[in-house]
Parts: sequence; structure tokens; C-alpha cells
Amino acid sequence: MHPAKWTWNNIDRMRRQLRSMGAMFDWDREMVSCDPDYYQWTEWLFRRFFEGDIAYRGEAIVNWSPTLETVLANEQVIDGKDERTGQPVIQKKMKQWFFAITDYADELLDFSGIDWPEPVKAMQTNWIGRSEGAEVVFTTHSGDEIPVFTTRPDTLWGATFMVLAPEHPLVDTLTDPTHRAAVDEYRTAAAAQSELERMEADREKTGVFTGGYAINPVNGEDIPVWIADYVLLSYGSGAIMAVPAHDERDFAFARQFELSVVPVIRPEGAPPLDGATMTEAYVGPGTMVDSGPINGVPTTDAKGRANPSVAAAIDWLEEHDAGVEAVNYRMRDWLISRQRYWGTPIPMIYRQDGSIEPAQDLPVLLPEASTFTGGPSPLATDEAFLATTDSDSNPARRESDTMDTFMCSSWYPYRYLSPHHESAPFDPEEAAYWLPIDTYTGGAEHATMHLLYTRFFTKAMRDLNVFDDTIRLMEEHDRDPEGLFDEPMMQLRNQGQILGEERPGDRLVVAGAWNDGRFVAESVRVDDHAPEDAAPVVGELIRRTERTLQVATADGTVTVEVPNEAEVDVPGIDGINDVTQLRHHLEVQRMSKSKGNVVNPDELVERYGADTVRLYLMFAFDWEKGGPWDSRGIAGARRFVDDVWKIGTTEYLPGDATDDASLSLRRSAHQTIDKVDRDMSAFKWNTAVAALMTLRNDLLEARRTTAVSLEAWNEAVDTLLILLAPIAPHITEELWSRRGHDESVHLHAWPQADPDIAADQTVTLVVQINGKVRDRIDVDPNIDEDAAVTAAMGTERIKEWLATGEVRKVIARPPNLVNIVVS
RNA sequence: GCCCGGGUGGCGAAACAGGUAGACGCGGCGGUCUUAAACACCGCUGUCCCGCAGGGGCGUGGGGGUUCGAGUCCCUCCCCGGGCACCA
Repeated sequence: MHPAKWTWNNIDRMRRQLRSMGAMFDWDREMVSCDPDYYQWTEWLFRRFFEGDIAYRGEAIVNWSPTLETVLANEQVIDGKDERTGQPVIQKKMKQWFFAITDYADELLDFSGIDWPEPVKAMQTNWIGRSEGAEVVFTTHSGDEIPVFTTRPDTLWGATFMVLAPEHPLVDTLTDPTHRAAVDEYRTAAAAQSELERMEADREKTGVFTGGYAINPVNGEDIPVWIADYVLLSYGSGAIMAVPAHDERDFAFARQFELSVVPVIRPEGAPPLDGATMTEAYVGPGTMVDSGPINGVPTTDAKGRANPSVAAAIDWLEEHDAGVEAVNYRMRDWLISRQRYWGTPIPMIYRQDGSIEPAQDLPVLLPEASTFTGGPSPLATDEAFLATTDSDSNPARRESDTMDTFMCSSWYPYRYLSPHHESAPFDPEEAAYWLPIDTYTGGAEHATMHLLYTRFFTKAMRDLNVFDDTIRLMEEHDRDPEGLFDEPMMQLRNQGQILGEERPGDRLVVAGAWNDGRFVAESVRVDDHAPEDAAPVVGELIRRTERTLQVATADGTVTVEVPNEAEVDVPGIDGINDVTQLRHHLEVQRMSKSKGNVVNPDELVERYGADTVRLYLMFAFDWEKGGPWDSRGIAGARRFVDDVWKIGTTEYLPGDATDDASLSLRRSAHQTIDKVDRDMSAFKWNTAVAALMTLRNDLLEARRTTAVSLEAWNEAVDTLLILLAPIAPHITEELWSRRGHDESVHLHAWPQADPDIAADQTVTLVVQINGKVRDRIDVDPNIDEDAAVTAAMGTERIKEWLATGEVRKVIARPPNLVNIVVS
């Protein structure tokens, strides 16, 4: 199917689903990022990034997914596998387009001024991976310089060898003829390995000696240079100084190849380390020894200059021109080229002279493509698309790669401001009013992709003056723009995920015979109550693949083969049964089609109604946490909706109304307003619904006793409907109108709690003896300390407790608590 | 290994600021209604012990501490979820 058709179909289905759930969006602001109306501005931003030196073309070793036939960003590779298909990714050297996100690394590490969840901040910080240390230059005997990044320049005096990544460009010149064969062989082997294999934990260290030597700049000593795959070309300079005495990896390598180990840290209050007999690297604090100028300097667990020994070493290196203080990041620049058809074209042109220039004729439209072979992108061979002219009217070629889809989502909030604005990505008037985003919600799985990219985009757009008109307009409207364009979203909240429901599998009774470790079935019968010994194999069905069953029996899991001719009997299902009708055990885990544990929202809405489904989703989970679906729990939500209907349609007639009962209902209503207010602003939807259920309970009781006035009844019912409106929009609107209100419940002013009405008339005062609750009494909320103590000491039960000893101390916290210490 | 979350009844979960643990709901039990089942309605429901009753002991992953008082604060350990990881 053509991706355009597929995409638009999905959008239609999603739109229908959202509408049926009663989602309240401003549909006038809808836009679609694969529509040229939108992506022309993505291209425009790319061109702006190119002109501002944020987008650049560079050669790098990239993650290539053979399955998808495209490169992937580092963020899209998990454990060496493509995060979408789970297939291994290989390394390939290619010229691609990058965004200089690393220029913003330090700013991206600063989260001051934004209210984001701790885990997301931690993930981004982790991802960026800033480390402080020094860059030190080692010189080889042939005169080549090898810069090395280290976080521990203080241990330079203990460096006994160097290691380069196998792909390091200097390996060739360094390698001595007598070592050439071994080095070449090792490099070939390393290249053939996937990233996945290289990352396997606890592998034995491998490597070979190049035969070359470098000079340690701090003491002029010659140290051998090795190559090994535990050094990665993509981190730092692709070369390290190895200090085996104080680094676990270097230590393992040194022992493997019998290289010397020289300790330069003496642990606090312990004898000096002996390089020959150490069994593991020492990475703790102590005092520097055998380290020339920094001898005797204390070393701590602190990072960077905060560690005195590191500070001393950096100072010495800088004074002697042997190195400089340096910061290194784990994060790489963002690779945005994709070899795919379905994406935003990269609006660049290759001139005949080999230079590159941006396309001036935006938008560069994605041509209609007729064939999708699943092979290389049709753009790469589409002559009509590729052929163009440059700014001097000479024939030129278009870039055939498209952009990573995260490009589109990195700036879409700005397009929402004015999706049809024609002269810029967004209307600065709208931006001056709305920006920045107050609250944004989404899953934490976007932490190092969408959310990090979006922060980067905003900062880059700010620096490229994209917000200048907006800033000018803000000032005209007396709004201070200072700091408003440093971050896209002021508050972020992550919603949890609804997981699949746990379900027991059928209990199977299998007759048949053992054959080569497997059990071959003659018959399979479902029987929930079969005893263990009813057949050779009896137990719960855990998993089924084709005609192979995993059955959990009393003696462990048994693999059962069910031949075609075997008889299958499922009592609940008529006719001739088949293995596919057996129900297997479902664990609590993410919903997915392949696991068969998906709860379809359309079906739920069909069965229970949109209001019930919304209410249940809000009520049953901590919104930020999520959890397993419970198909029974939704009944409670439905009961609540039914009760609200009953309450809303009741023609209430007061019976023996009392002031007490009326005030009590009013108090409940006003306390509910207060609670719902607080809970909703804290994303505590579950407790907001609980508060509304409590008000429902009070209303049902009032309806039974008819002891409240009509005014109190009406106030409480209206309050319930307004507070419930955001969660159950349909039923509240209908009841609101039936109760004779003209305007929409959704437009009605949010109620205000009256503190005088909400105030409790009496509170329960807890009386403790030695911290244990021994009695409770009702008291006036304004009771003073003396009165509270007197009342507490006066109850019969407390008197008995007081008789057991002498009062040592009385702590009073009126009106809630009096604690009497008796011994 | 490092960094974040988290661990509370049979289950989903509450508990503002160190002060009544378990709100609200599910499930379960008992009852009313019904020929019956379902629905609905009423009541009970942390756990153990004594009991005719009033009660009492224990209880927020384990252990220790601070405090008149700890789910909440401190130390330590265990377990679960997520992220990063031969990152120099």
C-alpha cells in the first residue's frame, strides 16, 4: 500500500477514535506533518539550520539497519538493535546530514526553570553523558600526535601503555612491519563483528600490539601502543592512555597480556599497592605517589576539578603545554538523513562543481511514487525529482535522502499556533500570546528522542532569530519575553502505560505418549477441575506456538506436540475444536497485537459508553504510573455513571428536611470542590474521581432520607455535574440541560469552594497513651490546648489507662491529637 | 556496575506539612427482592487472639536509629520496574 494512503487512513481512524472518546481538541488547529502545508516549513527550518551552521554534511560511522535499508540515529538503536524491528544494526561509514546538537550539550543539561519529571531529566543527563577531565597529547616515535581524553589526568604517571580503537586512523603508520599481519587480522575481525557482539558483557579482553611506541608527556617514558576493541572510535578521540592500576578495564587487559601495572595512588590508612600482586584495580580515594610534581596530593571520589589530584594534574599539564582541561560528551551529533521515500525531502542541491547549496524553491515536494519494492528509496532513481538547476541556472542534482521523522515532531507545537499561516512557520501574534507551552504530557520513552530534540530545536530556533518577531510583539503587548524561548515546555508530566490484563490459561488434560523428551498428544481436553493424575500431563497452558504447547504441570513445564489427528476438546466451544481455541496464560505486560492482550478502546466505548471508559481510565490508575487493565473494575465506573444519571434525573422532594442534614450535604459539596481542584492540578485524577464518588454517596443518602432542603440538593447536584464534566462530558451535558440550564455545562464557571461552608463542625480528637490510639472524641475544631487536654483526660477509657501509671508528659496538638505519656 | 522510580489488605489504590494507616473502587461474605439466575438495594470485610460483651496483640519489603509519636525523616540490606553501560 502507498504510505500516503496508509498514513491518511490511520489519521482518519485515530480522529474517529478520539472523537468517540469525547476528546476535546480545538480541531481548527489540526495539522498533518506529512502534508506539504506542514513539511514545507520543516524544510524551511532545515535551510535555516544549514545557513546557521547547525545542519552540516559529515562523514561518520553510522548505524545501518539492513532490514529497513536506512541509517538510524544513535537514539533509535537499543542494545545494538533497531528499536522498531529489533533486528541487528551494522556499522557503515557514510556521508550524511547531521545537526550539531552537541553544541547545545551544556545548555541541555540545565533544567533550571522547568518543571519536568526527575526520571526524564536523569535520562537526558545520562544520555548526554558529560565527563570532565583533560586532553593529553602523546607523541609517537614517528612524530604523530595522539590526543587522548581522560577523566583521570592525575594518574598519568601510572600510564603503562596506550590502546587505540582498531579503526583509528593512526594504526597504519604506527604498526611495525613485524606486527603488520597480526594487526591487519585483528582489524578485519573487529570490523566483521556487529556492535552487538562487541558490547557483550564480561567478554575476555582481546587486542594486539602494534609494535609502535608513544612518549608519555609527563615523564618522557616510552609506552607500547596496542589496539583493542574495548576502545571505541566513537567516544573521545578513539584512543586511551591505560592506567591498569586504577582502571578495571585496563587492569583486565594488562593481566591478559602481561603488561606492567604501576600504582600511583596509595589508599588511605593502608599499605602501598604492589603492581605485581594486585588482584583488581584500585579506584578509591587516597594519596598520589610516584607521580612527580603531584606527589602527596590527596585524591577523592569527586569528579573533575573537584578532586584535588585532578585539579593539580590539569594545572601542571597546562603549565607545561602537555595538555588542557577538557570536557567530553557521550552524545553525538544528531544524524537526520534517512534513505527512505516517505519523509520530508532534505532541501539541498549538489552543484556540478561538487559544492552544496540549499534549494531556493521551497517546498521541495515529494513526488508521487508508484512502486514500492521494499528496496532502496524510489527517490534515489527518480530522474524527474533529482534533476534540477542551481542558483546559477546550471544543471544540478537534488539530495535524495529524506529527514528523520523526529524532525517533524521537534517543532510541531509551534505549527499548532497557526496551522494555516502562509508566510512563516507560525504566526508571531499567536506565538506572543501562547508561548511557551505551559503543560505537555507524553510517555517517558520519548526522553532521549522527541523531548530532547524538541528542547534542542527551540534553543536553535532562538539562536537563529526565528522568534524575533514574536519577541517584538510580546514587548508591544507588555509581556516580558526574557527567557521564554530557552525551553519549549515549562511543565512536563509522563502518563503511565496501561498494561495487558493477566489471564490464567486453560487447564489441560493431555493423553498421549512420551517421545524423545516431548509429549505427543493423542487427545487434549480442557477441564478446570481435573486432578493432577487424570492423565500423564495435566496443567495450565502457558504458551502455544503453532501446534506446540507449553504446559505447566506439578513437575515443571512440559512441551506437548499436538499432531493434526489428535483430538481437541474445549467444552465451552461447540463443534469440532482445534488447538487455536485453547486459551494460554497472559502475563501482565505491554499491550501488543502479537501477544493478543490488546483491549480495544472502540469495543469498550461500544459496550460501556465513552464516559464510563474515560472515568475508569482516570480512576483505576495513578495516571503517572499506569498498570494492568482490570476488566471487572470497569463495572464500578459504570455503576457510578448510572448513579449520576439517577441523581441528575431525580425530581427531588424534601421530606422532613433538617438544617443539620442540609448543611452536611452542602459541606460535602464544598469539600469536594476543594479536593477536586487540588487533585486535578496535581494530575491526581484517581483521587478527584474518588472525591466525586463520595459526593455521589452523600447524594444517594440524601435522596433516600429526603432530609435535605431543595436548595442544598440542587447545589450539590449542580456541583457534581460541573466537577464531573471534564471527565464524563456527555452525561453531564445531557443532565445539565435536562435540569433546565441553557448554556453548556462545559462553558459554566468552575465552582468556588466557600471555606465557611466547607469547614468541619466537629473533628475527631485522637487520644493516645504512649503513642497508641486509646480513644477518640468529637470536639470543636477551634478547641484550645487546655480544653483539649481536659477533654482527653476525662473519658472513661482514658481514666482507666491513666490509673496504670504516672503521667510524665502531655503533648497536645489541638484539635486532632492529645498524646499522654504514662509510665 | 552506575543513575532514576517503586515495594501499603485478596486486587487497583488513598494518606496535605512527622499526628486516626487502608479514603474511593473491585472482589468476597451475609441479607432483601426474585420460581431461579442476573441486575438492584442494605450490611460486613487488614490480620491474629480472648470473648457474652467492653477489648487486646500484630501490621505499610527486612533490620537498626531519631522522636512523645514514623508508611512519611536518617542508616543499612533485599526485591521489582525503567534508563545507561568496555564511555576512558
